[in-house]
Amino acid sequence: MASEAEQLKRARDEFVAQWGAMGSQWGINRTMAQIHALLMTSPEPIGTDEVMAELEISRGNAHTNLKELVTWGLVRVVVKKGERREFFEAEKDVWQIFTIVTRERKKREIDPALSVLNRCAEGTKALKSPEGQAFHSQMRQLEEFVGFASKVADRVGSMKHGFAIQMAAKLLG
Amino acid sequence: MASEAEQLKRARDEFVAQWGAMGSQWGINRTMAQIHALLMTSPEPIGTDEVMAELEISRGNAHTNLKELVTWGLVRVVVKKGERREFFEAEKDVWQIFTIVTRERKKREIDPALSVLNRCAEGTKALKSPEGQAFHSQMRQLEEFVGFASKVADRVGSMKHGFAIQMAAKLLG
DNA sequence: ATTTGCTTTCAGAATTCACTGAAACTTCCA
DNA sequence: TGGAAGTTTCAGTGAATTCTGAAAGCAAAT
Repeated sequence: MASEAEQLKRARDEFVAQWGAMGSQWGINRTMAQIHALLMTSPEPIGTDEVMAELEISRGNAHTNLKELVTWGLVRVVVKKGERREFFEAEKDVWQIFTIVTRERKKREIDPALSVLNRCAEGTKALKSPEGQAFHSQMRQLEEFVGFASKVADRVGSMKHGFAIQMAAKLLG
Repeated sequence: MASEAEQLKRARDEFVAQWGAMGSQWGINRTMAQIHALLMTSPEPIGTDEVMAELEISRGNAHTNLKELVTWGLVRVVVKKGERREFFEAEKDVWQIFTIVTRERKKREIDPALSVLNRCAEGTKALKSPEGQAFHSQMRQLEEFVGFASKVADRVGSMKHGFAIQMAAKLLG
């Protein structure tokens, strides 16, 4: 029978691999998601070389994606005393992860859409033809809806964990 | 000064182009998003050849993406009497579009994640070591949260427009 | 000032993903 | 049954993205 350590390693490897594959489905690149998975399940901060070894990727790749994760706020840089190199540690709180991803996705997906819709609606508001008015109205409807989504995302993203749970419970009750 | 028809055409072209670019940001391919934008702003159903001409794409490409949109449920096939070829018409109701996209994204993004997390959690529940238990607990937390998200998506996706508006109003109030 | 240990950048290679165009297929009509 | 009109498929091509590896940069230690 497999030792505990083996079982754990196997589960963790699967998690890393699958979380990476999932990253692709979301708009996130595979390596970035894998590194995130690796860090989320690491008992302690790890360095670039460990990441390289574990995922069998190049230094450049590891570096770029670690820094991108730091930019997102999903990962923090840790300096150990007596050590010259940098270590990395992931945010592990699920609600934190969620709010960060929500913020980031809103920025990339919702905000640009809103600005396009606004421009298209404004540019056609004076049209007189039936087709022109239909187009304008369609743009306004989309704009209104996406604006709504934007506000909801802001609101949810700034909620405290407990409050969100309450809210969701009410929604699902 | 530009005629109304020109203004409309320009606005529509911009919408199609930008909605397409946005599609990339979301996990949707550019052409598919462009066709969707084209159909959403078309006063009447259009055929494959018009799509090809308007977007300057090949027949194969137009065909594949039109059919994919039909599979999603964002576009319907329309047959005109006396016409042999198929025409296509987009769902224009914003709330409908939203629920369809929500359902589809849940299927592609949330459900697979849930199954991975479940597998990883189950496979480690008997571990005794501190690292094993930490891993298990992390998987459980993620699983619980994503399960929650899954239920919320279901619930929201099956709401009637009016009810959702009410709910959102309360959330934003 | 030089070395050492690590970080950062980036041009080109590799990989992945989307698109084309043409052939095969299906359906309707004469 | 033949053929005209339209649909579907897919091998090959092309574009976009991601990754590598090596060189350059930087700062602490000697």
